[in-house]
Amino acid sequence: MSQRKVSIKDVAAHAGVSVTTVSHVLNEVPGKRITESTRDRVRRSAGELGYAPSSVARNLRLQRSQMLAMISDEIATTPHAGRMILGAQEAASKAGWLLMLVNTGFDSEFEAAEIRALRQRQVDGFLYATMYHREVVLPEAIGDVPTVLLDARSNDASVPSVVPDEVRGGRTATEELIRHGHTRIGFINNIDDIPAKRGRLAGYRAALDDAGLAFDQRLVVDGRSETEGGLQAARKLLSATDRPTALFCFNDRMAMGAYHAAAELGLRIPEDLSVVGFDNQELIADGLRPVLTTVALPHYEMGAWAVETLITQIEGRELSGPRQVELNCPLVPRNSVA
Amino acid sequence: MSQRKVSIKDVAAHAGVSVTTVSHVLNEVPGKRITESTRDRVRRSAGELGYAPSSVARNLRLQRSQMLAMISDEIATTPHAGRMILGAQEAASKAGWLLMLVNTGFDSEFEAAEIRALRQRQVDGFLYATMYHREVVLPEAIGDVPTVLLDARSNDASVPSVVPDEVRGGRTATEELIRHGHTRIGFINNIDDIPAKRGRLAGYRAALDDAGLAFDQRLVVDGRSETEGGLQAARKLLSATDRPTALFCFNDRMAMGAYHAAAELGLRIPEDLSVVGFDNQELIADGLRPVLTTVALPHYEMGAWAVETLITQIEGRELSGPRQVELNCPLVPRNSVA
DNA sequence: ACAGGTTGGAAAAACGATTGGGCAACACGA
DNA sequence: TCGTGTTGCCCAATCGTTTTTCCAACCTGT
Repeated sequence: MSQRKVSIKDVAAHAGVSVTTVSHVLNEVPGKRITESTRDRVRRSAGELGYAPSSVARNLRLQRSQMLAMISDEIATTPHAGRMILGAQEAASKAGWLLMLVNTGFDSEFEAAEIRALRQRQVDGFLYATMYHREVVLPEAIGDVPTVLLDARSNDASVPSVVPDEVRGGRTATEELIRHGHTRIGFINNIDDIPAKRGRLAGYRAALDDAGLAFDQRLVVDGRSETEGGLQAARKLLSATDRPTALFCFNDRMAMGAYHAAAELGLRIPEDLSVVGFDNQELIADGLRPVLTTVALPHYEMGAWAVETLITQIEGRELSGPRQVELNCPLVPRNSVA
Repeated sequence: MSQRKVSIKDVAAHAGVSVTTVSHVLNEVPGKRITESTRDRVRRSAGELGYAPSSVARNLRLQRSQMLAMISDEIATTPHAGRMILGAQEAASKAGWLLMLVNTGFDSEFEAAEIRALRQRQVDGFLYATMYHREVVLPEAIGDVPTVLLDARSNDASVPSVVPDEVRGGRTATEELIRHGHTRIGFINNIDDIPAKRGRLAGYRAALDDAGLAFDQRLVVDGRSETEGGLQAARKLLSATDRPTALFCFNDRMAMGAYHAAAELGLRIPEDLSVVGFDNQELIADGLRPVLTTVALPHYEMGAWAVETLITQIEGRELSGPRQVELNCPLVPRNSVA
């Protein structure tokens, strides 16, 4: 390729005008009186020389970088995270922005150092993301740089945030089971006290209420949010007399545990037992037999929303919608419910 | 925080010296004669004012950015990808570099546009990554920007690349089964003609050879690299007379299918059938019962190697090792082999 | 012919760093 | 006292843009 990059000066020389004019023409600065013939000459020169303006120079002049950084605890290693990153990525790229990624690994000293490094590079805004929906406090180092929370919420209501609508998600899952005629529906919940746990339980209860079904405390069992936790909880629920005919599981991993329990007890899914998961981890949901009906987390949409919101905020435009949004978790029907 | 960022000028004024001196002191430029007392004054001023040099300005001056970009087809959505990104990330950050991420979604026009955008931003080097090990040709748009291939290999041997050692991985998996006394070992391979397919088969054969076991074509069955493909292939292998007592599966998803087949046929794992997977997808391997013995892809290490290699290349230092490396895939023993 | 308005474009100052060259001030030997 | 080094620091150019200000030339009406 070319030895030295072609700069605006080269274009100006080639077109026989000043750099000022080149800049005005190429940026289509409104209110500038430049004849069409000159404009044409400039554009042709730029094209012939393969001119591409240096963002570095522009950023220096404009004191901004058109760069966003996503700071996350450990996010890049989970499959959900991928969707979130992708959503953010594509939204950024669509708007002509670039997105950086930084993992902090829960090390707040390292986190602060990385944030400082990013601020040196004039990053215009931060996406502060967590691996799963939780409450956070923004690190000091962010200072006054615009920030949006992703899959997290802060007690400071002024910073925009986007999280899944856990309550509605729990309701959606439960309603799917009720719709199929189930009246004794077990709920295998997470043992950790996080928003997802509380929200999904609330949704579960709300759906039961709406259907006129009584809430039965014995039908909800907590477990560690892994296959093993689901397995144990399901064992307990399914070996009781008057066992539930359907299970709503906190996540797909736990649902996988429920499958194992059902197999142990000789229960067929979905004939003898219906199961609904949560998360839509395709690796699991499509791998189980029968394939697992579940509820999807809107990670892609959350990533996109966060970036769009962040950009409007940076550009000083007013945020139109609410600052703290909850996105819907849609049902993904497969074959584990009957 | 501060209203306007503090620049080198502010430090110079505060310390009563020129910006030149500040730059020299702070960058510890060798061969500059500046008294210790002046140095001290400068450093104290910088500290008091909370000065952080603007990378944008420095980059403009030095015509480089200390930024790397990872271009990948669809990588961010798979869990493997996460490890690869993390490895690259941490290596970059350790060396004081920043890493950008770009997904192209197999759209080569979009890819070219993104690459141009990144070059405008003076990105110093590219990591060209693929979701799974395959052969690629480098896009034109990259031009003469230093590049390293990640989980991919090009026919152009001059561009450094790092991929998993598929042959040795296949051998490792097979040897684990041989070590447990198995002599009839089925191999469920991928149906797509990719390096992983050929490599793992070669490893499988080599291990058999070394153990003095004859290769039996009927013991290897190809399938689509998903649960369903594994299920069907396993059905075929396991329902044959003189069925294999152990299965080496192309990946963990297919191994999951093999579990389903075993369950259908009433075969217990590992008592009646041993299974080894590939990929170490923890979602699956830890979710199955019994937990799945598998072979891990060295994604983290690959990411780190690629970044380190890219940086040494950019800095013009000579690459010490070979330019095209294959990293080992270690065995991750769990409970599916007996 | 001349004031006053419009048109089309250029000069130059930023933005915040790095760096080659230069220049006083002092020391020292002859 | 002069010449020659050495020390310690600063000037100014430079990277590639954007943007404010300014100006010459042309037009128009009287």
